[in-house]
Amino acid sequence: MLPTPFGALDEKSLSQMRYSIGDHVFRQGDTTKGIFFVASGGICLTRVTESGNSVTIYNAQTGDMFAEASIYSDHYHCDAICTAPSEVVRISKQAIQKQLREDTAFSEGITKRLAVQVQDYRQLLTLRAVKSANDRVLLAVELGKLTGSVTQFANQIGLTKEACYRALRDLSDQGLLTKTGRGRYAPTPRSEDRLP
Amino acid sequence: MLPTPFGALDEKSLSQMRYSIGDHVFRQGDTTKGIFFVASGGICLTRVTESGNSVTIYNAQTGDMFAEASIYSDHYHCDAICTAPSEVVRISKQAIQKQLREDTAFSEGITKRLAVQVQDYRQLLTLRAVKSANDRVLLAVELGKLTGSVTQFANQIGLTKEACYRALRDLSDQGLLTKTGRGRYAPTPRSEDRLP
DNA sequence: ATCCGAATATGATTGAAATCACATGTTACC
DNA sequence: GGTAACATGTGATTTCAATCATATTCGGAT
Repeated sequence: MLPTPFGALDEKSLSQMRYSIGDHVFRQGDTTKGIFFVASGGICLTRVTESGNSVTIYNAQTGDMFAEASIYSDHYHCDAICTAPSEVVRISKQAIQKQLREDTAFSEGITKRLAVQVQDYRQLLTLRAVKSANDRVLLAVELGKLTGSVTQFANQIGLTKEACYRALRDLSDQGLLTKTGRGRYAPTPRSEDRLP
Repeated sequence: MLPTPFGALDEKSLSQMRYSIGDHVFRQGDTTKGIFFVASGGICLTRVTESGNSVTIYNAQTGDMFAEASIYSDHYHCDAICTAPSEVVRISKQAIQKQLREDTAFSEGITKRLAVQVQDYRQLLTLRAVKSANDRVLLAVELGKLTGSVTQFANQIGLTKEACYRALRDLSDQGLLTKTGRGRYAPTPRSEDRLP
């Protein structure tokens, strides 16, 4: 099921797609055809800067939506690349624009979603501002950013994978993180104040 | 005059305020009272992370709005600090919520603004992902981020002022930037292909 | 007019992350 | 089963921005 407020849309405005690892859902510069929902799998949004650097903008996992801002853009400004075998629902741009005009609740839902996205980006910026690799990795893990591979995680938080592995090891040694498996780390539960 | 779609609002929902350098318009954690428009001056939005680092989120100049996403938040999640003697218009949160329910065009305008803000944050993230100080500074200047002081600029793009000054000098030496005055730099106009 | 604080500017040193290099482990596919 | 591709993990070296230090200039306040 699609997240609010997209449940209000007609079935005809949706198209189910399948992607394999490495497939492009869309490319930077493509004309916008709609916004997307990840039914299962993972889609990574990356942008190539003028200098040729590649930046991960967003790592959409199962249940996430992406390219929401494209309703008001003529073309996508990043690449959407499949990182795991994925089922993706495309929601037609025309249908959204029609619904926006006709359905107040739908419109409000969209606005709220965008507001949340703004806050998410702010969080990411806050994270990126942490200079120390160890502090950054710790904060990122605590924020639940380490879902997929460490390589992806490293890219998302703006570190090399090597620096990331080292930070994960250091933090585990310090007891701030607990290694729960190969490439799996979780915050060590803090001893909470409890009533006696 | 307020930017679209805020012209539709009643005069009663606006309050004009004056701030001096260093004044707080609001603080991180304050309950949200509305969103703001900079009639003149400059307001800097900074956020303090758990580790005590301070991040510049946004540098609102004359004609800019800020705290737009606060419509859907109970409290502000950053500090708004005045960086130049400023006249600021506060737009009541209640009035906005009322208008959102009653006026479709207003609602659409708000949504569009948020979509643009999402893109702005993406741009900032892209900028922050550039590792080389020189490349980052060049890109930032080309994006028109160097409006106020170099110190502010440095903070906004995530570099120390020293690194920033050095990059500005290097880029000027390389001819990629032109020094137009003390603390003033502009991109050197590229030789465009012209019809013969 | 001058005193103070902040911004501009640059040089020297240092420290931490990037880079390079490489070993092992895992998965998927022919 | 073999192997290709990629993720995990760590060590050695280099690089480049942060930091420390310091001089100068500018603007505002007294």
